[in-house]
Amino acid sequence: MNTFTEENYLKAIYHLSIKEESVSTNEIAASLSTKAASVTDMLKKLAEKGLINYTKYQGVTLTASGEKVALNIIRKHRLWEYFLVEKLNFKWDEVHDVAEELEHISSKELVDRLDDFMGNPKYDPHGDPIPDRNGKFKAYELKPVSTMEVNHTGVISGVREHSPAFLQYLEKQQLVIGKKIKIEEINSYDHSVILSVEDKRVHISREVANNLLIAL
Amino acid sequence: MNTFTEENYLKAIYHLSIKEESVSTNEIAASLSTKAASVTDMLKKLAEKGLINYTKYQGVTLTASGEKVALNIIRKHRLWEYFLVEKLNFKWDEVHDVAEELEHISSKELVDRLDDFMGNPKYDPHGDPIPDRNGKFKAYELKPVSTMEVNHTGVISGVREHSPAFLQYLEKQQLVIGKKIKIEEINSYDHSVILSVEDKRVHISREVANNLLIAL
DNA sequence: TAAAAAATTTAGATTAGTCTAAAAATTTAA
DNA sequence: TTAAATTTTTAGACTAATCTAAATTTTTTA
Ligand SMILES: [Mn+2]
Ligand SMILES: [Mn+2]
Ligand SMILES: [Mn+2]
Ligand SMILES: [Mn+2]
Repeated sequence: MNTFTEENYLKAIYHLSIKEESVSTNEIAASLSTKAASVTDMLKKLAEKGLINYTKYQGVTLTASGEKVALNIIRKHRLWEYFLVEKLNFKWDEVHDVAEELEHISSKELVDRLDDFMGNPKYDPHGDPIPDRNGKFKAYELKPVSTMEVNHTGVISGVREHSPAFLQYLEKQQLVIGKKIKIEEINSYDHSVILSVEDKRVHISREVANNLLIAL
Repeated sequence: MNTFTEENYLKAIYHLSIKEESVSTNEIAASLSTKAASVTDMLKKLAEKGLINYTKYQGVTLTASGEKVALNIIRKHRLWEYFLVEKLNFKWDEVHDVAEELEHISSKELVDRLDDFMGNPKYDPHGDPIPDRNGKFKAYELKPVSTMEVNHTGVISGVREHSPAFLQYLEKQQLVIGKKIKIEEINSYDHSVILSVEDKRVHISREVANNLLIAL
């Protein structure tokens, strides 16, 4: 149907489309660690196949059909991540690269049965929503810890960054999905935050507070 | 490490090596549904990488390193088949094609954890042995039903053919792995066999009797 | 044991995906 | 509002895997 590479392009365009209407060649190249010239070639091919809307020099958007393909890859990626964490005891920082491979396994039957086997989970280990077999999903409404005020509480429900380094750091501080936190102090000089998780006080930088998300 | 295609060649050579010492270009081409000219090219590459022993016009054998790669692919193939049948309720005739894709997922960690998750099974859904993480395995000692005599009994433990059509046929007759059978009659004209499984009499052709295997 | 047949390899193309370097278009900013 | 900077596309090449057709080697067989 679509090649491994085409699927990766569609997924990248989908993710980049969340921030802006139209996605540029250079952004795609950066996101896939490839060169702009290669991207241009692929954009022509994807447009040819009716998966993207592409006008020279104007950037691209996904067509309905392209979005459907992208969402299916994302569904598979997140379901496999859930499987790896919940059934095979992987840590949340170890699953992304394996899921990058597994997401390209084509069998629809496999994904749907896997989904059922796990009880049709709605969110992956990082708090990202898992599209159902029709591509429908509901994202949590989230805000970064950095926007909270002193004495407010919230439940950790997502992350804005998925690097193993960041996830490992969070885990070490017990700042994982589902934990309830309370803002104890905000340092007005560097915007770092002291919060409490399970009666322990943790001091996090502004950057961390920006990338750690709380359910509204 | 090795490409998807290289892995498929090594696996094909491994399977063909069971019947003969040295494997020919044409046999590989037939087994992979490709052309002899393509095979020759790939053999040069695999020899270059030290994965096969290849002398022009003389056929090939796997090196120790090539065999190790092949066994790892086979390990993954069979473990995934076991997973699909035991955990996701696939039928034994539905798993092969999906496993052909899954066997190329590279993560060693994934396979080993999957192995543990399922309790380190020794045989796949078709009775084929699953190599352990060191590539060691023990095949059942098997003989075809066609070599059995009247009134002898045995336990179905493997198949010589893996086509969905054959497997579906067997399933319909209740002739599945683990079932005990007894030879009731052998038709000396066409070598067809009447046997009993769980008090039911089943009439199978010589061809089926040849491809259905009993533990010694 | 020399033709004929079969198997295998080589030669030359093709396709997907990638790259660098150069050209063209767009955006920015003086 | 034109020149400079940036972005994007084109041109031309390369690699992996494949193919067909032709050449070569091995095997068969008469
Ligand atoms: Mn991921
Ligand atoms: Mn995730
Ligand atoms: Mn199989
Ligand atoms: Mn099998």
